[in-house]
Amino acid sequence: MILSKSYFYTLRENVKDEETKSSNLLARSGMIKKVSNGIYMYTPLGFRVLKKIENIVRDEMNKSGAQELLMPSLLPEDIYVTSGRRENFGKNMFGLKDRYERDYVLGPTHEELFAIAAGSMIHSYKDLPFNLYQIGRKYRDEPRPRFGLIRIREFIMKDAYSFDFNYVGLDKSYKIMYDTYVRIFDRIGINYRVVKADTGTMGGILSEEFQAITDVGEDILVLCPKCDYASNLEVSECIDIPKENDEEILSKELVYTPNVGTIEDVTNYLNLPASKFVKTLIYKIDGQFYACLVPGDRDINEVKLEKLLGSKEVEMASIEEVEEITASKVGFAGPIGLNIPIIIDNDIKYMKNYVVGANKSDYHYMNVNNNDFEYYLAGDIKNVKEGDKCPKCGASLYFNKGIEIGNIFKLGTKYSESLGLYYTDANNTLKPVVMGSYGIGLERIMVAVAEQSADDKGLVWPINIAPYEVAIVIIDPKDNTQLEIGHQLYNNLKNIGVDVILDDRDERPGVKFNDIDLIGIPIRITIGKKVHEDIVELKLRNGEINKEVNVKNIVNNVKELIM
RNA sequence: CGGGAAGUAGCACAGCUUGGUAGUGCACUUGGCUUGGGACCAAGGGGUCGCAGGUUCAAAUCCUGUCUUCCCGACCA
Repeated sequence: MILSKSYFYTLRENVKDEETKSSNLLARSGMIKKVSNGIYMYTPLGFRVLKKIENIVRDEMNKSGAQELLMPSLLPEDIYVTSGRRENFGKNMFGLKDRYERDYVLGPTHEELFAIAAGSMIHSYKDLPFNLYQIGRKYRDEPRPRFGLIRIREFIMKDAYSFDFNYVGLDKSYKIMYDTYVRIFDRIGINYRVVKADTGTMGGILSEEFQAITDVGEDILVLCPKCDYASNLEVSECIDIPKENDEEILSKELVYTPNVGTIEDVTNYLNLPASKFVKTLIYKIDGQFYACLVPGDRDINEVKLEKLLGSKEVEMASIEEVEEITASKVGFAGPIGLNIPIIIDNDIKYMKNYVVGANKSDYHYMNVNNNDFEYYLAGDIKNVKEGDKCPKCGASLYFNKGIEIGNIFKLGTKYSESLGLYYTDANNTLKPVVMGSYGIGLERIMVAVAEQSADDKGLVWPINIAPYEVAIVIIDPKDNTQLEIGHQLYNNLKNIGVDVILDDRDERPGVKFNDIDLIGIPIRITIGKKVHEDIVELKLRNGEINKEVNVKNIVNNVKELIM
């Protein structure tokens, strides 16, 4: 790309509608531009990054033996009605009608269609296994698109689906995809961890997420400093630890606690640590109310709660409902005298002499013990906290935010059964195909790398996904020698397959340096006055090299750096 | 969907309280000067002040409605 003749722009100031560092830098680099909330265009420079990511993904997928195909995004609604997911997705699906008033949707994910595709091929167990994938667009009408490119409504996804005739086969297919993902993300040069995750509305047996470690992101990762334990907070287990051995004080005691409804207020008022309190939260789970108890210094985990009860929908009760159930103001709920089922967190089994709400406005009970009320269920329903013990090795866990860049699922037979994808086994009986699904969000890779790899001057692309590998900056384009050598070098590098920019703009050197730094080109060659002595400068964006080189050697120097 | 903030030139903003000819910086055009880290001088061009109503002699400014964007939450593969 010769800059003086190309579509290329940068912005000197932060843009107002991009708050995250990464998306702001991408916007300022002229790589992306917001079209609407959660919808972006990719300008030539940004498109190149996306293409490079895509090529790596495609290359590794092909190497894994998967076959690429292309699915439509515009789909008849009944495909999702048949699989039972139209309702699951609900408003998250973009729906539209054709001219005959028939219902169509924009595909949010393609399990159904791949199952249909597989059906054309699969008759016998001899037809299995295989793996199909596409790199295409997905549409999701998110309640709240945010964080620049992290949660968007139209996005590019590599989605793959494996088809096996049994679970041993699924395990193998899954492992192949796992290894392929590791190769993809290693090649891209992204800092990531694999964490156990919730299977969510996708359903299935096992799900692992590939999470880029970043400062922004919607996921909280629970990590161990000593071993390889890594988990998404929503499913991270708390291990049962017996606590204090205080003597039980036999009688509970009603205390007057006027207008102190929050845990923080009560701890201050009674001058006791939050760990001596038990929070009582009223939940509406599949239409039935439950009181859920966790220690005062802990947060409840709704995903765990949902699993414990095997339920579909978990939501907090409204203020009015809470007040009706507890017959008191919000903030004074407690287990004693409540006539809905009570679920306690495992920790509470070991707690003694704690404080709970009294179901009476402005009153709490002190010195409450487990025999003061009856509970329906006990389980792990709270979030892990930083400093908790690692379930694997016992070290102190810590948290980090993450961006989910890939996700792999063992789906099992859920979709094959609902969509009628069966094969005939060796005993001539009909069996459902065993499926796995594997996704990678391409924009998320771009934004996660931008998030991880940037400094105060701008982006710092790893060379494998940089839009261009080399930028040649001509200090004074009015100096014919500089200009000529610059063009020569540009052509030489181009001819050996290097992606190269020639910055021949009639700008001050500082402008050119700052632009090249901002857009994060890994290798910079500067051609200035010293070119008259055959000297040019070679500099790496990451700061590792900054030296003068003879013009004759520069192509070889670049080759060594790239290959 | 609830809470908060913001929409004025390509970008970032001021002006609004107290109504009276649309401003600043960067970017852009022309000329000059300059070329190793976002120069300088001079002269210019560019605006339905998000949109729609209302109040008023007069609205960017006051009132009502509405749309859009960002942040927090709810929600979410």
